[in-house]
Amino acid sequence: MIFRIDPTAGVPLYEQLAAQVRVGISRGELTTGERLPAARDLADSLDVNVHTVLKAYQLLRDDGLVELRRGRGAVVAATATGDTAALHAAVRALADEAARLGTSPQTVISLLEEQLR
Amino acid sequence: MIFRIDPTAGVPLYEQLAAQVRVGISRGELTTGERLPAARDLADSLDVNVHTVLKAYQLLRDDGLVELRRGRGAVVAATATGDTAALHAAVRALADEAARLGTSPQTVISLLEEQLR
DNA sequence: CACTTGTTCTAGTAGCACTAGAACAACTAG
DNA sequence: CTAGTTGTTCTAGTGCTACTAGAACAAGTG
Repeated sequence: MIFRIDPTAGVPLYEQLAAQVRVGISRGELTTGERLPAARDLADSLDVNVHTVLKAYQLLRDDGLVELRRGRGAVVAATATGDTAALHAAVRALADEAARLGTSPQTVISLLEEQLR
Repeated sequence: MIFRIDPTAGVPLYEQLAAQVRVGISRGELTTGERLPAARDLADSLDVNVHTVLKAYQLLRDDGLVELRRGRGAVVAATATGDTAALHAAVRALADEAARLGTSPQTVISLLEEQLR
């Protein structure tokens, strides 16, 4: 899996990393048992501090998405169950509808957050 | 319109305010020409600094959602056009699907953000 | 004219994100 | 068993953002 971060995004780097793993798992690009890069390696290749990567991994552990063990690294714990196809279709449908109406991304996201609450 | 903020939410107060106005407009609870509370008043009732409220209003102005004029205050500029019913239905459909699969809110939001990019 | 309300400016405080380095503990592989 | 890997924990420092506070000002309202 390829990780990309944008230091100017305004979103914390560790949040960006965690988000990419969440999306990867949901899309099936990351499967149960698969190993994420060692924190030190990933930090090096992204030119970021180790602690930043570790914070992302710990967020994912708190969500139950990965397991962390010394010597073994970060391993994907939960793979998306059920048909994620419907979920992704719903995501696409919403994005399409928003584009059709010209609704700003921020508004759409706020509406979704409100609904998920 | 009733405004609520949560200082412990981790999200900036001015973002919370702006988000509520965006949602209100999209839902038709705020209509074109309607006036938002004066920044000083809203700041008082929320026990927040005036500058915080004004920052929210300025964000909304940058999005073209409200107009700001001295002496008159913040007025809703653009009302949602087209059938927002379909948009809100799509939002509900996505939230339902996520709940059915047990997908975390953060994952759903990340998926949507990715799709909106 | 008095009043309302956004605009702009200065200034200070608190917390978070990120970096840096080090020592340590658990696990893996040879 | 030994050496290497990798997460865990701790301390510490820097920079930026959010928020607060107070004041003077400008444009519009009634």
